[in-house]
Amino acid sequence: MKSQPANPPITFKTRIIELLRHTPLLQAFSPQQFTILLQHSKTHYLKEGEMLFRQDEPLQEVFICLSGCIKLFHLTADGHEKIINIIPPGQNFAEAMLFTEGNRCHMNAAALKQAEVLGIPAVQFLAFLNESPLLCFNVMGLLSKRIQWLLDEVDRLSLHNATFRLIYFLLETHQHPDYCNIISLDVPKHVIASRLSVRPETLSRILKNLAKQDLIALHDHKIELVDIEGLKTLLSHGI
Amino acid sequence: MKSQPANPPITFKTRIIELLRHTPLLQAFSPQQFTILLQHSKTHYLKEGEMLFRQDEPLQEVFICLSGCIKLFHLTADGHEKIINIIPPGQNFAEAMLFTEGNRCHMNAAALKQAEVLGIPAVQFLAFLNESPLLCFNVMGLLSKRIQWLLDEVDRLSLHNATFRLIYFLLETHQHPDYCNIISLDVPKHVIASRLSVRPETLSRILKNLAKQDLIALHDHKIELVDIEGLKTLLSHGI
DNA sequence: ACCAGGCCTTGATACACATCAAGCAGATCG
DNA sequence: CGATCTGCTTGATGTGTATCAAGGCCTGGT
Repeated sequence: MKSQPANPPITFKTRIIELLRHTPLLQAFSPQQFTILLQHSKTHYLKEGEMLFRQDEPLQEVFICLSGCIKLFHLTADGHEKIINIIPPGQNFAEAMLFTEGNRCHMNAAALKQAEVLGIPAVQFLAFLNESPLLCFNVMGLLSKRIQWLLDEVDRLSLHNATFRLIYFLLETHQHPDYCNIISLDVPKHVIASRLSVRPETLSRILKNLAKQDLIALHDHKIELVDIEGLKTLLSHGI
Repeated sequence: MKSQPANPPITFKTRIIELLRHTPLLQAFSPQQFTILLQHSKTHYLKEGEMLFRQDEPLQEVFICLSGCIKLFHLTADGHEKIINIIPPGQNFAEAMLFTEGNRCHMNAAALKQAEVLGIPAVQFLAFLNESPLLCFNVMGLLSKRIQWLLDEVDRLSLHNATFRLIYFLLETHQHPDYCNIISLDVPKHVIASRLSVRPETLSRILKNLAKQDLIALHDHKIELVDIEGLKTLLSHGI
Protein backbone atom coordinates (compact mmCIF):
# COMPACT_ATOMS: atom_id res chain seq x y z
CA MET A 1 0.00 0.00 0.00
CA LYS A 2 1.63 3.24 -1.06
CA SER A 3 1.58 6.15 1.36
CA GLN A 4 -0.77 9.03 0.70
CA PRO A 5 0.33 12.37 -0.76
CA ALA A 6 0.92 15.21 1.66
CA ASN A 7 -2.38 16.99 1.06
CA PRO A 8 -5.18 14.48 1.06
CA PRO A 9 -8.68 15.96 1.50
CA ILE A 10 -9.02 13.97 4.69
CA THR A 11 -6.79 11.90 6.89
CA PHE A 12 -6.65 8.51 5.24
CA LYS A 13 -5.57 6.20 7.92
CA THR A 14 -4.15 2.88 6.83
CA ARG A 15 -7.16 1.14 8.29
CA ILE A 16 -9.44 3.09 6.00
CA ILE A 17 -7.31 2.37 2.95
CA GLU A 18 -7.41 -1.28 3.82
CA LEU A 19 -11.18 -1.12 4.14
CA LEU A 20 -11.53 0.62 0.78
CA ARG A 21 -9.25 -1.86 -0.95
CA HIS A 22 -11.79 -4.51 -0.07
CA THR A 23 -15.03 -2.76 -0.97
CA PRO A 24 -16.60 -4.42 -3.98
CA LEU A 25 -17.05 -1.15 -5.81
CA LEU A 26 -13.33 -0.44 -5.95
CA GLN A 27 -12.01 -3.94 -6.46
CA ALA A 28 -11.25 -3.66 -10.15
CA PHE A 29 -9.49 -0.31 -10.22
CA SER A 30 -5.75 -0.16 -10.69
CA PRO A 31 -3.69 1.26 -7.81
CA GLN A 32 -3.24 4.50 -9.75
CA GLN A 33 -6.94 4.85 -10.47
CA PHE A 34 -7.68 3.95 -6.87
CA THR A 35 -5.42 6.72 -5.63
CA ILE A 36 -6.87 9.27 -8.02
CA LEU A 37 -10.42 8.40 -6.99
CA LEU A 38 -9.55 8.84 -3.35
CA GLN A 39 -7.84 12.14 -3.98
CA HIS A 40 -11.00 13.47 -5.57
CA SER A 41 -13.27 12.05 -2.91
CA LYS A 42 -14.46 13.76 0.17
CA THR A 43 -15.59 12.44 3.50
CA HIS A 44 -18.98 13.27 4.98
CA TYR A 45 -19.16 13.32 8.74
CA LEU A 46 -22.64 12.54 9.95
CA LYS A 47 -24.10 12.81 13.41
CA GLU A 48 -26.58 10.22 14.58
CA GLY A 49 -29.81 10.65 12.66
CA GLU A 50 -28.34 13.11 10.17
CA MET A 51 -29.44 12.73 6.57
CA LEU A 52 -26.90 12.02 3.83
CA PHE A 53 -29.30 12.40 0.93
CA ARG A 54 -32.99 12.44 0.25
CA GLN A 55 -35.32 10.63 -2.06
CA ASP A 56 -35.19 11.79 -5.70
CA GLU A 57 -32.51 14.35 -5.02
CA PRO A 58 -29.89 14.37 -7.79
CA LEU A 59 -26.58 12.96 -6.57
CA GLN A 60 -23.06 13.71 -7.73
CA GLU A 61 -21.33 11.04 -5.70
CA VAL A 62 -21.32 7.36 -5.08
CA PHE A 63 -20.83 6.41 -1.45
CA ILE A 64 -18.88 4.05 0.73
CA CYS A 65 -19.52 3.71 4.43
CA LEU A 66 -16.28 4.11 6.39
CA SER A 67 -17.51 3.95 9.96
CA GLY A 68 -20.76 3.91 11.87
CA CYS A 69 -23.69 2.70 9.87
CA ILE A 70 -26.14 4.07 7.37
CA LYS A 71 -29.78 3.26 6.91
CA LEU A 72 -31.32 3.31 3.47
CA PHE A 73 -35.05 3.85 3.71
CA HIS A 74 -38.28 4.75 1.99
CA LEU A 75 -40.87 7.14 3.32
CA THR A 76 -44.56 6.80 2.65
CA ALA A 77 -46.94 9.67 2.18
CA ASP A 78 -48.14 9.32 5.78
CA GLY A 79 -44.64 9.49 7.19
CA HIS A 80 -44.14 5.80 7.79
CA GLU A 81 -40.60 4.64 7.17
CA LYS A 82 -39.36 1.32 5.82
CA ILE A 83 -35.67 0.56 6.16
CA ILE A 84 -34.46 -1.18 3.03
CA ASN A 85 -31.04 -2.02 4.31
CA ILE A 86 -28.45 -1.17 6.90
CA ILE A 87 -25.02 -0.45 5.47
CA PRO A 88 -22.01 -1.39 7.59
CA PRO A 89 -18.48 -0.01 7.15
CA GLY A 90 -16.81 -1.17 3.96
CA GLN A 91 -19.93 -1.34 1.85
CA ASN A 92 -20.77 0.93 -1.04
CA PHE A 93 -24.27 2.15 -1.77
CA ALA A 94 -26.26 4.29 -4.18
CA GLU A 95 -24.19 3.06 -7.09
CA ALA A 96 -27.24 2.15 -9.18
CA MET A 97 -28.11 5.83 -9.27
CA LEU A 98 -25.06 6.43 -11.48
CA PHE A 99 -26.88 4.99 -14.45
CA THR A 100 -30.39 6.30 -14.00
CA GLU A 101 -31.46 9.45 -15.73
CA GLY A 102 -31.10 12.49 -13.52
CA ASN A 103 -28.84 10.54 -11.16
CA ARG A 104 -31.68 10.24 -8.71
CA CYS A 105 -31.75 7.64 -5.98
CA HIS A 106 -35.29 6.77 -5.00
CA MET A 107 -34.55 6.44 -1.34
CA ASN A 108 -33.22 8.25 1.68
CA ALA A 109 -29.96 7.71 3.50
CA ALA A 110 -29.24 8.71 7.08
CA ALA A 111 -26.76 7.79 9.78
CA LEU A 112 -28.00 5.33 12.39
CA LYS A 113 -25.06 6.29 14.54
CA GLN A 114 -22.25 8.77 14.11
CA ALA A 115 -20.72 7.88 10.76
CA GLU A 116 -18.11 8.72 8.17
CA VAL A 117 -19.02 8.24 4.54
CA LEU A 118 -16.71 8.56 1.58
CA GLY A 119 -18.24 10.31 -1.42
CA ILE A 120 -16.58 9.51 -4.73
CA PRO A 121 -17.42 11.98 -7.49
CA ALA A 122 -19.60 10.35 -10.14
CA VAL A 123 -17.89 12.09 -13.06
CA GLN A 124 -14.49 10.79 -12.10
CA PHE A 125 -15.83 7.33 -11.47
CA LEU A 126 -17.74 7.19 -14.74
CA ALA A 127 -14.76 8.56 -16.63
CA PHE A 128 -12.71 5.55 -15.58
CA LEU A 129 -15.51 3.16 -16.47
CA ASN A 130 -15.80 4.82 -19.83
CA GLU A 131 -12.24 3.82 -20.60
CA SER A 132 -12.45 0.24 -19.47
CA PRO A 133 -14.97 -2.52 -20.12
CA LEU A 134 -13.22 -4.49 -17.42
CA LEU A 135 -14.25 -1.94 -14.82
CA CYS A 136 -17.73 -1.98 -16.30
CA PHE A 137 -17.95 -5.73 -15.88
CA ASN A 138 -17.08 -5.37 -12.24
CA VAL A 139 -19.88 -2.87 -11.77
CA MET A 140 -22.33 -5.00 -13.73
CA GLY A 141 -21.44 -7.85 -11.41
CA LEU A 142 -22.26 -5.65 -8.44
CA LEU A 143 -25.56 -4.58 -9.89
CA SER A 144 -26.46 -8.19 -10.62
CA LYS A 145 -25.75 -9.10 -7.01
CA ARG A 146 -28.06 -6.33 -5.88
CA ILE A 147 -30.78 -7.64 -8.15
CA GLN A 148 -30.26 -11.09 -6.75
CA TRP A 149 -30.53 -9.81 -3.22
CA LEU A 150 -33.68 -7.85 -3.98
CA LEU A 151 -35.31 -10.83 -5.68
CA ASP A 152 -34.64 -12.86 -2.57
CA GLU A 153 -36.02 -10.07 -0.44
CA VAL A 154 -39.25 -10.06 -2.45
CA ASP A 155 -39.35 -13.78 -1.93
CA ARG A 156 -39.00 -13.51 1.81
CA LEU A 157 -41.64 -10.82 2.03
CA SER A 158 -44.19 -12.55 -0.12
CA LEU A 159 -43.90 -16.16 0.86
CA HIS A 160 -42.38 -16.27 4.29
CA ASN A 161 -43.53 -15.07 7.66
CA ALA A 162 -41.92 -12.74 10.15
CA THR A 163 -40.24 -15.51 12.13
CA PHE A 164 -38.59 -16.83 8.99
CA ARG A 165 -37.36 -13.36 8.08
CA LEU A 166 -35.93 -12.79 11.53
CA ILE A 167 -34.10 -16.10 11.61
CA TYR A 168 -32.75 -15.50 8.14
CA PHE A 169 -31.56 -12.08 9.21
CA LEU A 170 -29.85 -13.47 12.28
CA LEU A 171 -28.05 -16.18 10.37
CA GLU A 172 -27.09 -13.72 7.65
CA THR A 173 -25.59 -11.20 10.06
CA HIS A 174 -23.80 -14.01 11.86
CA GLN A 175 -21.57 -14.69 8.85
CA HIS A 176 -18.41 -14.17 10.90
CA PRO A 177 -18.10 -17.63 12.45
CA ASP A 178 -16.92 -16.36 15.79
CA TYR A 179 -15.84 -18.64 18.55
CA CYS A 180 -19.01 -17.42 20.25
CA ASN A 181 -22.39 -17.26 18.58
CA ILE A 182 -23.39 -13.85 19.81
CA ILE A 183 -24.79 -11.11 17.64
CA SER A 184 -24.62 -7.63 19.09
CA LEU A 185 -27.31 -5.39 17.81
CA ASP A 186 -25.61 -2.05 17.67
CA VAL A 187 -28.77 -0.35 16.52
CA PRO A 188 -32.12 0.04 18.32
CA LYS A 189 -34.45 -2.90 17.94
CA HIS A 190 -37.09 -0.88 16.17
CA VAL A 191 -34.58 -0.39 13.37
CA ILE A 192 -34.20 -4.14 12.98
CA ALA A 193 -37.97 -4.37 13.05
CA SER A 194 -38.35 -1.91 10.20
CA ARG A 195 -35.61 -3.66 8.22
CA LEU A 196 -37.62 -6.89 8.60
CA SER A 197 -40.94 -5.22 7.84
CA VAL A 198 -42.55 -5.97 11.17
CA ARG A 199 -43.65 -3.77 14.05
CA PRO A 200 -41.38 -3.53 17.11
CA GLU A 201 -44.01 -5.23 19.25
CA THR A 202 -44.06 -8.20 16.94
CA LEU A 203 -40.28 -8.45 16.83
CA SER A 204 -40.22 -8.46 20.61
CA ARG A 205 -42.75 -11.28 20.74
CA ILE A 206 -40.97 -13.38 18.14
CA LEU A 207 -37.65 -13.04 19.93
CA LYS A 208 -39.28 -14.07 23.17
CA ASN A 209 -40.88 -17.00 21.42
CA LEU A 210 -37.62 -18.25 19.91
CA ALA A 211 -35.95 -17.87 23.28
CA LYS A 212 -38.68 -19.97 24.86
CA GLN A 213 -37.82 -22.74 22.39
CA ASP A 214 -34.15 -22.44 23.38
CA LEU A 215 -33.15 -21.60 19.84
CA ILE A 216 -31.71 -18.27 20.89
CA ALA A 217 -30.96 -16.54 24.17
CA LEU A 218 -31.46 -12.87 24.88
CA HIS A 219 -28.79 -10.95 26.76
CA ASP A 220 -29.48 -7.26 26.98
CA HIS A 221 -28.81 -5.96 23.46
CA LYS A 222 -27.10 -9.11 22.32
CA ILE A 223 -28.65 -12.22 20.85
CA GLU A 224 -26.99 -15.56 21.33
CA LEU A 225 -27.66 -18.18 18.70
CA VAL A 226 -27.98 -21.22 20.91
CA ASP A 227 -29.12 -23.80 18.40
CA ILE A 228 -27.93 -22.78 14.96
CA GLU A 229 -28.79 -26.11 13.39
CA GLY A 230 -32.29 -25.89 14.80
CA LEU A 231 -32.68 -22.43 13.31
CA LYS A 232 -31.49 -23.62 9.92
CA THR A 233 -33.89 -26.54 10.06
CA LEU A 234 -36.76 -24.14 10.65
CA LEU A 235 -35.73 -22.17 7.57
CA SER A 236 -35.58 -25.14 5.24
CA HIS A 237 -38.58 -27.03 6.56
CA GLY A 238 -40.95 -24.10 6.60
CA ILE A 239 -42.25 -22.51 9.77
CA MET B 1 -34.12 -2.28 -42.02
CA LYS B 2 -31.93 -4.49 -44.15
CA SER B 3 -33.30 -7.76 -45.36
CA GLN B 4 -32.11 -10.96 -43.75
CA PRO B 5 -29.59 -13.29 -45.32
CA ALA B 6 -30.93 -16.34 -47.12
CA ASN B 7 -30.24 -18.78 -44.32
CA PRO B 8 -31.40 -17.26 -41.07
CA PRO B 9 -31.80 -19.75 -38.23
CA ILE B 10 -35.45 -18.78 -38.03
CA THR B 11 -37.84 -16.80 -40.13
CA PHE B 12 -37.30 -13.21 -39.09
CA LYS B 13 -40.43 -11.47 -40.02
CA THR B 14 -40.23 -7.71 -40.29
CA ARG B 15 -42.55 -7.42 -37.32
CA ILE B 16 -40.10 -9.33 -35.15
CA ILE B 17 -37.17 -7.25 -36.32
CA GLU B 18 -39.13 -4.15 -35.49
CA LEU B 19 -39.89 -5.54 -32.05
CA LEU B 20 -36.25 -6.37 -31.40
CA ARG B 21 -35.09 -2.98 -32.53
CA HIS B 22 -37.06 -1.54 -29.65
CA THR B 23 -36.13 -3.92 -26.87
CA PRO B 24 -34.03 -2.12 -24.28
CA LEU B 25 -31.34 -4.77 -24.29
CA LEU B 26 -30.48 -4.26 -27.95
CA GLN B 27 -30.92 -0.51 -28.19
CA ALA B 28 -27.28 0.43 -28.17
CA PHE B 29 -25.92 -2.07 -30.66
CA SER B 30 -24.90 -0.94 -34.13
CA PRO B 31 -26.90 -2.35 -37.06
CA GLN B 32 -24.02 -4.69 -37.88
CA GLN B 33 -23.73 -5.96 -34.33
CA PHE B 34 -27.49 -6.29 -34.17
CA THR B 35 -27.51 -8.45 -37.27
CA ILE B 36 -24.67 -10.61 -36.06
CA LEU B 37 -26.38 -11.17 -32.73
CA LEU B 38 -29.56 -12.26 -34.46
CA GLN B 39 -27.71 -14.59 -36.76
CA HIS B 40 -26.21 -16.37 -33.79
CA SER B 41 -29.48 -16.43 -31.88
CA LYS B 42 -32.01 -19.17 -31.89
CA THR B 43 -35.69 -19.17 -31.21
CA HIS B 44 -37.30 -21.32 -28.56
CA TYR B 45 -40.85 -22.41 -29.24
CA LEU B 46 -42.70 -23.07 -26.03
CA LYS B 47 -46.07 -24.66 -25.48
CA GLU B 48 -48.31 -23.35 -22.75
CA GLY B 49 -46.82 -24.25 -19.39
CA GLU B 50 -43.52 -25.42 -20.85
CA MET B 51 -40.39 -24.49 -18.92
CA LEU B 52 -37.70 -22.33 -20.51
CA PHE B 53 -35.18 -22.70 -17.71
CA ARG B 54 -35.04 -23.70 -14.08
CA GLN B 55 -33.74 -22.17 -10.92
CA ASP B 56 -29.94 -22.26 -10.55
CA GLU B 57 -29.40 -23.96 -13.87
CA PRO B 58 -26.44 -22.45 -15.73
CA LEU B 59 -27.58 -20.46 -18.76
CA GLN B 60 -25.78 -19.75 -21.99
CA GLU B 61 -28.26 -17.30 -23.40
CA VAL B 62 -29.99 -14.07 -22.60
CA PHE B 63 -33.63 -13.98 -23.63
CA ILE B 64 -36.15 -11.78 -25.35
CA CYS B 65 -39.82 -12.61 -25.49
CA LEU B 66 -41.09 -12.48 -29.07
CA SER B 67 -44.66 -13.62 -28.67
CA GLY B 68 -46.91 -15.07 -26.02
CA CYS B 69 -45.81 -14.36 -22.50
CA ILE B 70 -43.37 -15.73 -19.99
CA LYS B 71 -43.70 -16.00 -16.25
CA LEU B 72 -40.65 -15.64 -14.05
CA PHE B 73 -41.24 -17.33 -10.74
CA HIS B 74 -39.79 -18.74 -7.56
CA LEU B 75 -40.67 -22.05 -6.01
CA THR B 76 -40.63 -22.72 -2.29
CA ALA B 77 -39.63 -25.98 -0.68
CA ASP B 78 -43.30 -26.92 -0.28
CA GLY B 79 -44.10 -26.35 -3.93
CA HIS B 80 -45.73 -22.97 -3.59
CA GLU B 81 -45.01 -20.66 -6.49
CA LYS B 82 -44.60 -16.90 -6.53
CA ILE B 83 -44.66 -15.14 -9.86
CA ILE B 84 -42.07 -12.38 -9.87
CA ASN B 85 -43.05 -10.87 -13.16
CA ILE B 86 -44.88 -11.51 -16.38
CA ILE B 87 -42.84 -10.76 -19.48
CA PRO B 88 -44.72 -9.50 -22.54
CA PRO B 89 -43.38 -9.58 -26.12
CA GLY B 90 -40.52 -7.18 -26.69
CA GLN B 91 -39.02 -7.45 -23.24
CA ASN B 92 -35.71 -9.04 -22.40
CA PHE B 93 -35.13 -11.04 -19.23
CA ALA B 94 -32.46 -13.02 -17.37
CA GLU B 95 -29.82 -10.51 -18.36
CA ALA B 96 -28.57 -10.08 -14.79
CA MET B 97 -27.45 -13.70 -14.90
CA LEU B 98 -24.77 -12.74 -17.43
CA PHE B 99 -22.67 -11.22 -14.69
CA THR B 100 -23.19 -13.61 -11.83
CA GLU B 101 -20.74 -16.39 -11.25
CA GLY B 102 -21.79 -19.64 -12.86
CA ASN B 103 -24.32 -17.75 -15.02
CA ARG B 104 -27.11 -18.97 -12.80
CA CYS B 105 -30.46 -17.30 -12.67
CA HIS B 106 -32.15 -17.85 -9.33
CA MET B 107 -35.62 -18.27 -10.75
CA ASN B 108 -37.70 -20.30 -13.14
CA ALA B 109 -39.14 -19.26 -16.47
CA ALA B 110 -42.09 -20.87 -18.20
CA ALA B 111 -44.57 -19.95 -20.90
CA LEU B 112 -47.97 -18.74 -19.70
CA LYS B 113 -49.27 -19.29 -23.18
CA GLN B 114 -47.70 -20.58 -26.35
CA ALA B 115 -44.64 -18.41 -26.83
CA GLU B 116 -41.58 -17.72 -28.92
CA VAL B 117 -38.44 -16.62 -27.13
CA LEU B 118 -35.23 -15.46 -28.73
CA GLY B 119 -32.09 -16.76 -27.08
CA ILE B 120 -29.00 -14.67 -27.69
CA PRO B 121 -25.76 -16.49 -26.91
CA ALA B 122 -24.07 -15.00 -23.88
CA VAL B 123 -20.55 -15.31 -25.27
CA GLN B 124 -21.38 -13.31 -28.36
CA PHE B 125 -23.25 -10.72 -26.35
CA LEU B 126 -20.47 -10.35 -23.79
CA ALA B 127 -17.85 -10.19 -26.54
CA PHE B 128 -19.50 -7.08 -27.93
CA LEU B 129 -19.79 -5.53 -24.48
CA ASN B 130 -16.15 -6.28 -23.91
CA GLU B 131 -15.24 -4.06 -26.83
CA SER B 132 -17.44 -1.14 -25.96
CA PRO B 133 -18.04 0.78 -22.74
CA LEU B 134 -20.95 2.45 -24.46
CA LEU B 135 -22.75 -0.87 -24.72
CA CYS B 136 -21.83 -1.54 -21.11
CA PHE B 137 -23.42 1.72 -20.05
CA ASN B 138 -26.62 0.73 -21.76
CA VAL B 139 -26.68 -2.55 -19.87
CA MET B 140 -25.84 -0.85 -16.59
CA GLY B 141 -28.78 1.44 -17.20
CA LEU B 142 -31.01 -1.61 -17.66
CA LEU B 143 -29.75 -3.24 -14.50
CA SER B 144 -30.31 -0.02 -12.58
CA LYS B 145 -33.89 0.12 -13.80
CA ARG B 146 -34.42 -3.44 -12.59
CA ILE B 147 -33.04 -2.48 -9.20
CA GLN B 148 -35.35 0.49 -9.11
CA TRP B 149 -38.32 -1.65 -9.95
CA LEU B 150 -37.43 -4.23 -7.34
CA LEU B 151 -36.99 -1.58 -4.67
CA ASP B 152 -40.46 -0.29 -5.47
CA GLU B 153 -41.78 -3.83 -5.35
CA VAL B 154 -40.32 -4.32 -1.87
CA ASP B 155 -41.99 -1.08 -0.95
CA ARG B 156 -45.37 -2.19 -2.17
CA LEU B 157 -45.11 -5.53 -0.43
CA SER B 158 -43.98 -4.15 2.88
CA LEU B 159 -45.98 -1.03 3.32
CA HIS B 160 -49.03 -1.30 1.14
CA ASN B 161 -52.01 -3.63 1.19
CA ALA B 162 -53.41 -5.89 -1.48
CA THR B 163 -55.89 -3.34 -2.80
CA PHE B 164 -53.10 -0.84 -3.31
CA ARG B 165 -51.00 -3.40 -5.15
CA LEU B 166 -53.88 -4.35 -7.41
CA ILE B 167 -54.72 -0.78 -8.31
CA TYR B 168 -51.07 -0.03 -8.95
CA PHE B 169 -50.86 -3.08 -11.18
CA LEU B 170 -53.94 -2.06 -13.13
CA LEU B 171 -52.73 1.47 -13.70
CA GLU B 172 -49.28 0.23 -14.63
CA THR B 173 -50.55 -2.24 -17.21
CA HIS B 174 -52.87 0.43 -18.58
CA GLN B 175 -49.94 2.49 -19.85
CA HIS B 176 -51.21 2.42 -23.41
CA PRO B 177 -53.70 5.30 -23.25
CA ASP B 178 -56.32 3.62 -25.39
CA TYR B 179 -59.44 5.35 -26.44
CA CYS B 180 -61.13 2.88 -24.12
CA ASN B 181 -60.00 2.11 -20.60
CA ILE B 182 -60.24 -1.62 -20.80
CA ILE B 183 -57.55 -4.02 -19.69
CA SER B 184 -57.82 -7.51 -21.08
CA LEU B 185 -56.28 -10.09 -18.82
CA ASP B 186 -54.88 -12.58 -21.26
CA VAL B 187 -53.70 -14.81 -18.44
CA PRO B 188 -55.74 -16.65 -15.81
CA LYS B 189 -56.61 -14.59 -12.78
CA HIS B 190 -54.71 -16.81 -10.40
CA VAL B 191 -51.58 -15.77 -12.26
CA ILE B 192 -52.32 -12.13 -11.58
CA ALA B 193 -52.98 -13.10 -7.98
CA SER B 194 -49.59 -14.72 -7.62
CA ARG B 195 -47.90 -11.78 -9.30
CA LEU B 196 -49.53 -9.53 -6.68
CA SER B 197 -48.75 -11.90 -3.82
CA VAL B 198 -52.35 -12.55 -2.84
CA ARG B 199 -54.55 -15.62 -3.03
CA PRO B 200 -57.02 -15.95 -5.91
CA GLU B 201 -59.94 -15.75 -3.50
CA THR B 202 -58.68 -12.47 -2.16
CA LEU B 203 -58.13 -11.05 -5.63
CA SER B 204 -61.67 -11.96 -6.53
CA ARG B 205 -63.04 -10.21 -3.47
CA ILE B 206 -60.97 -7.09 -4.01
CA LEU B 207 -62.09 -6.81 -7.62
CA LYS B 208 -65.69 -7.18 -6.55
CA ASN B 209 -65.19 -4.57 -3.90
CA LEU B 210 -63.68 -2.03 -6.31
CA ALA B 211 -66.50 -2.74 -8.74
CA LYS B 212 -69.04 -2.04 -5.99
CA GLN B 213 -67.45 1.37 -5.53
CA ASP B 214 -67.76 2.00 -9.29
CA LEU B 215 -64.02 2.43 -9.65
CA ILE B 216 -63.78 -0.45 -12.08
CA ALA B 217 -66.23 -2.62 -13.97
CA LEU B 218 -65.85 -6.31 -14.63
CA HIS B 219 -66.65 -7.74 -18.04
CA ASP B 220 -65.82 -11.38 -18.35
CA HIS B 221 -62.02 -11.47 -18.55
CA LYS B 222 -61.64 -7.75 -19.08
CA ILE B 223 -61.46 -5.01 -16.52
CA GLU B 224 -62.70 -1.56 -17.32
CA LEU B 225 -61.13 1.30 -15.43
CA VAL B 226 -64.20 3.41 -14.85
CA ASP B 227 -62.81 6.07 -12.55
CA ILE B 228 -59.09 6.39 -13.14
CA GLU B 229 -58.79 9.57 -11.13
CA GLY B 230 -60.53 7.91 -8.23
CA LEU B 231 -58.11 5.02 -8.41
CA LYS B 232 -55.12 7.35 -8.45
CA THR B 233 -56.50 9.22 -5.48
CA LEU B 234 -56.70 5.99 -3.54
CA LEU B 235 -53.06 5.30 -4.32
CA SER B 236 -51.77 8.65 -3.17
CA HIS B 237 -54.02 9.10 -0.15
CA GLY B 238 -53.45 5.66 1.28
CA ILE B 239 -56.09 2.98 1.38
C1' DA C 1 -32.03 13.38 43.10
C1' DC C 2 -35.74 13.78 40.44
C1' DC C 3 -38.26 14.16 36.34
C1' DA C 4 -39.02 13.64 31.24
C1' DG C 5 -38.55 11.14 27.26
C1' DG C 6 -36.96 7.15 24.57
C1' DC C 7 -37.00 2.29 24.02
C1' DC C 8 -38.77 -1.99 24.95
C1' DT C 9 -42.13 -5.19 26.53
C1' DT C 10 -46.69 -7.10 27.51
C1' DG C 11 -51.58 -7.65 27.17
C1' DA C 12 -56.15 -6.85 24.86
C1' DT C 13 -58.24 -6.18 20.73
C1' DA C 14 -58.84 -5.42 15.67
C1' DC C 15 -58.29 -6.52 10.99
C1' DA C 16 -56.42 -8.08 6.58
C1' DC C 17 -55.74 -11.87 4.43
C1' DA C 18 -55.24 -17.00 4.20
C1' DT C 19 -57.39 -21.26 4.45
C1' DC C 20 -61.04 -24.52 4.00
C1' DA C 21 -65.04 -25.97 1.74
C1' DA C 22 -68.71 -25.78 -1.46
C1' DG C 23 -70.89 -24.56 -5.65
C1' DC C 24 -71.13 -22.74 -10.37
C1' DA C 25 -70.01 -21.83 -15.17
C1' DG C 26 -67.53 -22.70 -19.27
C1' DA C 27 -64.42 -25.73 -21.67
C1' DT C 28 -63.04 -30.38 -23.33
C1' DC C 29 -63.88 -35.08 -24.48
C1' DG C 30 -65.44 -39.63 -24.64
C1' DC D 1 -75.14 -35.82 -24.49
C1' DG D 2 -73.60 -36.28 -19.81
C1' DA D 3 -68.94 -36.59 -17.46
C1' DT D 4 -65.09 -34.49 -16.01
C1' DC D 5 -62.08 -30.73 -15.26
C1' DT D 6 -60.37 -26.28 -14.48
C1' DG D 7 -60.97 -21.48 -13.25
C1' DC D 8 -63.59 -18.50 -10.60
C1' DT D 9 -66.55 -17.01 -6.99
C1' DT D 10 -68.67 -16.98 -2.39
C1' DG D 11 -69.19 -17.97 2.44
C1' DA D 12 -67.41 -19.53 7.04
C1' DT D 13 -63.63 -19.73 9.79
C1' DG D 14 -58.74 -19.32 11.27
C1' DT D 15 -54.38 -16.91 12.05
C1' DG D 16 -50.50 -13.75 11.76
C1' DT D 17 -49.55 -9.42 12.49
C1' DA D 18 -50.96 -4.56 13.36
C1' DT D 19 -52.85 -1.45 16.52
C1' DC D 20 -53.93 0.51 20.90
C1' DA D 21 -52.80 1.17 25.55
C1' DA D 22 -50.21 0.76 29.66
C1' DG D 23 -46.24 -0.04 32.40
C1' DG D 24 -41.16 -0.76 33.18
C1' DC D 25 -36.54 0.48 32.56
C1' DC D 26 -32.88 3.22 31.24
C1' DT D 27 -30.60 7.71 30.19
C1' DG D 28 -29.86 12.38 30.05
C1' DG D 29 -31.02 16.97 31.65
C1' DT D 30 -31.81 20.34 35.13
